[in-house]
Amino acid sequence: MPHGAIRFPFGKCRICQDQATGVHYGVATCEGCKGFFKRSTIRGEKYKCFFGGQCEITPQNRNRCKSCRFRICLESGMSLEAVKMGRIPKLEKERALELASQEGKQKESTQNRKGETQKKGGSKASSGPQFMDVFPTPPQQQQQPASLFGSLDESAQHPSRSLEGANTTHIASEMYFDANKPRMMEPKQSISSADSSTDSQSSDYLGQGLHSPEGSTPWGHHSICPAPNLASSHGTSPFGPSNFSESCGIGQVESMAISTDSSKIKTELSPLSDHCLRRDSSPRASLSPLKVSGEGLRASLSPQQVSGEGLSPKKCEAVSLHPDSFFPYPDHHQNRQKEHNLRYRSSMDYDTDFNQKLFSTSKASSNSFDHYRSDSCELLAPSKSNDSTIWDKEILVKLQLNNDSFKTEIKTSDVYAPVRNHYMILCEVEQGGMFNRLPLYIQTLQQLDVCQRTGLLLKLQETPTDMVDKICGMLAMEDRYAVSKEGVSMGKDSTFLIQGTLQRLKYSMEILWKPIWLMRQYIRQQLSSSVHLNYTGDSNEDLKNVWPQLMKSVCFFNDVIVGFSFGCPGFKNLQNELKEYLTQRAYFDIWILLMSDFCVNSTCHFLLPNGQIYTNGTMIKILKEKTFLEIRTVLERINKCQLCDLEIGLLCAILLIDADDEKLTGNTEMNLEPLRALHSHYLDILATVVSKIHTTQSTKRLSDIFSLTPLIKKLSTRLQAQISQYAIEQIPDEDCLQNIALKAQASVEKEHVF
DNA sequence: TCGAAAAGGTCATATA
DNA sequence: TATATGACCTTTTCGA
Repeated sequence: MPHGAIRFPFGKCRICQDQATGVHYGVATCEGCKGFFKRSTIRGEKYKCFFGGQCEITPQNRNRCKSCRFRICLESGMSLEAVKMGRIPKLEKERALELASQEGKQKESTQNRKGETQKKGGSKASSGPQFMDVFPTPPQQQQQPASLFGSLDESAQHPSRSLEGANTTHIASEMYFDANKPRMMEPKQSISSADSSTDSQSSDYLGQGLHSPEGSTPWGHHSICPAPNLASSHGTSPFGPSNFSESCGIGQVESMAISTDSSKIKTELSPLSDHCLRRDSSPRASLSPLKVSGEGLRASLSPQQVSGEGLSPKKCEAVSLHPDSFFPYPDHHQNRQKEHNLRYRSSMDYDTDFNQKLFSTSKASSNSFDHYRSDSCELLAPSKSNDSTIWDKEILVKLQLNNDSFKTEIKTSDVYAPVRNHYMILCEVEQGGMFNRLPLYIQTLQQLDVCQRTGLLLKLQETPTDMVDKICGMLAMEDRYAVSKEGVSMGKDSTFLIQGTLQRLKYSMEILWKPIWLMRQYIRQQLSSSVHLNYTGDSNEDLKNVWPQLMKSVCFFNDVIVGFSFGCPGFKNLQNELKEYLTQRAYFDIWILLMSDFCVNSTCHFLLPNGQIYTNGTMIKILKEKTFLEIRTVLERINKCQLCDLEIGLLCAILLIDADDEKLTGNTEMNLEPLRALHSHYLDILATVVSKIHTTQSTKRLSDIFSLTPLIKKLSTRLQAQISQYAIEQIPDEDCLQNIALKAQASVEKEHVF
């Protein structure tokens, strides 16, 4: 084309929104999509989508899913038969140029007006809707038929026709393509309505009181779920101090309060930085600072201890640990803890100062640990790097996420003080255990969520309505991405959507990982400790104690899983019944994924939150050999995939919100569309994360990950069925628990006979 | 016949 | 090392 000649304004590529270079095979596309369509057609290739068949194709991800790219090509009307050679008729070209020119002027004046308004107002509040005006919605989201130059013109079907009669406004908006222009998803729901809906749902949920908590356990409702009943027997439990259920409640929130303080995460405690258990040889494995309270926490393992040579297998059956060790309490909670211990001291040898002991021992043994790194065992030492969290800098850079973007200027203690008080009050008023407090716990999570992202301090005195208004206002002003993308209507991703979700997921995953991280520390600590330990779990007498502990652990894991679920962006906007069902269903799915790290050299270290560690022998007695072998196989398969913490967390989320379930699809009252959209969104995020973290073999890695899901689901179902056999229909007092233990024992003996 | 526009070809680069 | 991608180039087609 001669210099100065005016080229037809083709706008954006109908397939991927990149800049279109012309009309190729009947549709305005970029060079890439043109070439892709040609190659695909000539070779007659057949593609398959691994992400649900609804991938959005962008210039960044267009090579990720050939199937959806080709599908969109066809849907847009690309065809070898639609070829139109030669010049675009003069009249047609003139009209198009004129429209483009008008649109350019309109945009300019609109932007000027906006600039003036912003200067006058000087408020950030106007950034939301106006942002949307400036950047037109891509045609795919407008659900309009594909066309040659614009979404609505008939030229797609009839390329030789003129543009006359086409939708002027739309074509005009598509005439120019600005490569630097950010692409925004237009919220299908207004900000206020979306959030109001969320909160009204939440209110309903909260209003349901006890209905939801019990339902959120793998045992379903309370009639057959020992955990809630156990929790509600708080204070009179035969298992000693009532602080266990308390620890589930307060401790969880406290752990969040600490883990979500980004400054502390980086400088004091990095629960998510623990790559040392990963079987991965990727660079992530070298990133792990473990600093606790300013002192380096370094567990110490000798090679013999690590490989198990220094420990009798029997001795590894079970080790006791106080639950506090998983939740660093503030002083006032420790005082409360001590009070409870005095009142309810039981035969369980709890140590309220365990944390201090743990950390001081760690400190003392740090030297030997620093130098040790074993290839023979996965319980590896963390490195000295200071930059690691699960979201270590390297990953953040790859994901283009800014680690500092959620930092708040408000002192963390100020932000979380109300939450602590909240729980103090709850504990004073009612000692009903975690399950009775779950609705308020969920509410607190939601408050925390806002605190983390906006620095907004929500006061307890505020009425729920005030709170809702404030949340909506803050979200509208400061988190337009999350608001516009996280609504029920979300379904199509974009770079912003993925990044926004990841940012928020970051905090949710800290809830998930922190207790697990502390457990890991404990395992290392115990394996490396020279102090004499009382091991239990092998004899029949010991086995009696296993059941109470197992039931307590239900409460703990349920707490972790519910916290994680509600932190997953998009989850809390789902139907209440759906949320309840999903958290219940995902219990073992997530448990299996969390436990995968503890399967070392064919030995599974099953951890309970009170510090009990059961290895193969005990677990076979509890779960029967067939189930145990299946668990081990699945855990080994998971480990083989060498997933990083982030991938494990995403997989947890994906299993949580999976809509592919007979009970769900068979229930016509449930609206599964938002769930499917959310699931598809998370799949896309996982694909993005995998492709960015594993620059090579990402497709294979994804395929490996997806091959895990049916295995995990199958095992999860088996575990649920098996555990349900031990159903209890009354509040378990001491006698009842003895009966349970006897029942379990009898079951084991019966199996041995056969 | 000119020249705009699309198809087809080429090859450096990215990815598996 | 093989294959896919896409920017750029050449060839072909067709309106003016």
